[in-house]
Amino acid sequence: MTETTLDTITNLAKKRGFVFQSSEIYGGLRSAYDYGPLGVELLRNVKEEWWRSMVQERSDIVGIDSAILQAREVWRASGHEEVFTDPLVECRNCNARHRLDKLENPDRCPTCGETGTFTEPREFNLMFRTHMGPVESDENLVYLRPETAQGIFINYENVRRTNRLKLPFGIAQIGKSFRNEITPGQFVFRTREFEQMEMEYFCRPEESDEWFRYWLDERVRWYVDLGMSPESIRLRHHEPDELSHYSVSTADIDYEFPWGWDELEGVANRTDFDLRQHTEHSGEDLRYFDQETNERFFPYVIEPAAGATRMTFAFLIDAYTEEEVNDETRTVLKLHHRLAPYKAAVLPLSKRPELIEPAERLAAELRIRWMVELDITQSIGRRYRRQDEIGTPFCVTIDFDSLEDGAATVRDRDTMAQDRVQIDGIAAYLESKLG
RNA sequence: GCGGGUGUAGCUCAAUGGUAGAGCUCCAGCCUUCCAAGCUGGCGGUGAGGGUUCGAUUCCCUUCACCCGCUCCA
Repeated sequence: MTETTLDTITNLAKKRGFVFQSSEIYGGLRSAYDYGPLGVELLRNVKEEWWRSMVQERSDIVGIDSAILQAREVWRASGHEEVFTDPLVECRNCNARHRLDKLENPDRCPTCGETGTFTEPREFNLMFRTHMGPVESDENLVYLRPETAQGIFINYENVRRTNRLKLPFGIAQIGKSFRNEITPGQFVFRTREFEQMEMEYFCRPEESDEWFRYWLDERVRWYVDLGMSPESIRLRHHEPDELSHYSVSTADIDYEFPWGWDELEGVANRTDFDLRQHTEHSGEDLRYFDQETNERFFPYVIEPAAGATRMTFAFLIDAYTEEEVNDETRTVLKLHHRLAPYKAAVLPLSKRPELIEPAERLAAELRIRWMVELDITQSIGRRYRRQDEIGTPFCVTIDFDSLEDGAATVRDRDTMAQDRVQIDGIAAYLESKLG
């Protein structure tokens, strides 16, 4: 197992076109990143796999896509407007930062013990604000959503009714969220604009503990199924004093990043907090009616909430390997086939037209089904290494023999083993390997 | 936001108060070429703005970004 540093990954990401600094030609914008041609494929594949396992393959979960801008009342009801605004003071002596409302003595720094060293309290509002309509006034203040979950809760009744859903059932969503994090950093790990994949699973209150455990297991299994090394994943149950305002139990799925263990995904039992709050604030009765027992009650909610961008980063780190081959270091992204940006590369052995022409034809055929790259520059060995570095599982090489026997060489990224396959049958061959 | 550190080509690193160099990468060409071969040529840079100076990449100021801490979270 190679020691993978943050620098190694960020360099590869930049060099190969996975991730770029936002607004780079203007000196960069802090905490914002753009996904390049390879990064967007990886990110899309991660989201695709999440959606497949959460929505497509399940009869009890449906998806939605709600607006980023929502009524301000939503955030009053959810508690975010209150909880996401903290008065903070800083100690001039030791540079520690504290929440004023959590200090026992508002004049004494608990970190260094000095008194009278605090700056004036400043409001830290974690929600992005903007205005709906061209005139800026307090009446039309809106927030960019700090989580996608509320878009699900406010549509709970719409979705349940129109899809005739019975408990237990879930609603899933993938989308951008925005938080004015005090300290963004660690590359794309913590950014102020980020993409979430959240699923709210509604169930009977008495079954919520069971579903909580179910979803924890299910989510850990998902990472492992997609090739993430199990020894780099751990579960961490929150202590009662670190629980969010809406949760009775929360566990983090942590990944061992280059800087240490850090959160990949949180699974929380949000209880009936949100449905109750929205019932109270909107006047809409969001209780569930059970026809068999004639009961009306608020379902509990189990929420697996993952960061798509963060998780993509973890898959990238986990896939990164270096191997010694012929006194050279071979860099390979051993991404799961389903996550790899390109599934195959077609490589004519030389630039001669008689090889390029059939290579182009084959690439065109394969592109109907997969992301496929055609690379005609430089030596074959160099091109293999280039594809290894971006995680392409298969390289198909057309050589001079191909003109005689109608076959090509298919080379495996992980084993470097080669198979001679009829060009007509390459699509079927890849189909069987890639699934 | 505060404290500390860092910014020279895509990458790694030189140099200088007086025309910014090299290796690798990349691109083009040659070589019938299966695991980063070779030869020839080419593109390309002092993060940004201002000041001092005859002249600034170098000295000064401001700013932007990145890294480490404080803190928050997917």
